[in-house]
Amino acid sequence: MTTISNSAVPPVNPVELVDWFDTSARPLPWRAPGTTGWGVLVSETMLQQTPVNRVQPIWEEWMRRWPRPSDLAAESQGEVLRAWGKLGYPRRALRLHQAAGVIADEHGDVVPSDVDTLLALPGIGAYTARAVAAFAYGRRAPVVDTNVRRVVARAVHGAGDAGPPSTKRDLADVDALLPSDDATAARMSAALMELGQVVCTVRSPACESCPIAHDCAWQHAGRPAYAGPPKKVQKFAGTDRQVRGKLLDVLRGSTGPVGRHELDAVWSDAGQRDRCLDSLLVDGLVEQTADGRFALPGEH
DNA sequence: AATCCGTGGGG
DNA sequence: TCCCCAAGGAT
Repeated sequence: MTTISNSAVPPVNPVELVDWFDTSARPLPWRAPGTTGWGVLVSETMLQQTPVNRVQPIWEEWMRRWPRPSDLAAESQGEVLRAWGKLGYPRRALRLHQAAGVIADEHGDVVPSDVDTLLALPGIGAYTARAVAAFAYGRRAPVVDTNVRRVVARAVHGAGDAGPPSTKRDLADVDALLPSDDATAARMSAALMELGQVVCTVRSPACESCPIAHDCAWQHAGRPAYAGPPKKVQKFAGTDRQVRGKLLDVLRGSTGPVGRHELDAVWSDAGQRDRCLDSLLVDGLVEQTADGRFALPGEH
């Protein structure tokens, strides 16, 4: 059988993509020249599963308040959770706070540029480690997020969308596309993400304005529909995730500890409510005071 | 590998 | 309205 991935000519031309990125990329604040590794790490963490427009104002505030890792590390967990606001998945804030402490104490208050060192930090996984290495330090690193997976699925494999993720295979796919030199590879990684976000979108891809449409395998195949296994959509209404969110929202909005009765008001199912409060305590997102009330951690 | 972890906007 | 999903990570 013929194998597309082993063809001699790369299916995606780095120069075309980078040129397009240089002229068309959105001027996001964390892309501004002079953004520190810390700024990039904060942005990448906030952007995990959270849209750009919601992240932007919070990121600006964080950079103003905590311009270095040690600044954040010196803050209480509760204050960090409050400043995280409603970005969602607040455990990210806790892990970023922990990572800031490690960076301050063990890395001279400078975010590491080495992928393996980054991977050792809490809350930093395969995506974020490589995004920091590439975007903050100009390293050649295959940055694979949901957008890049879709672009590769279409442009390289001719499929309508990416199948289930497989870190090893996904990394290899993108690694094969990147040119050898660090600067261009890093730029191309950013370009692949941008393309997936603004052009090669899930529902209505703007192929007419795509810089690589002419050598896109999906285009040449007649843009077939996605044929892989059905995507799993997580429920939210009625789940522990919703209840935890409501409980935490009460604590974020309160200046001091709150009694159990105030928390009782957010959810009628007492069993689920108690289970969720317990899990928040276990996760370190909530602490219980000596008199039995509840508060954000480190604020009483 | 599958599941859990928040939140809010758009189709 | 409901359903999908948006720069993932940890277990």
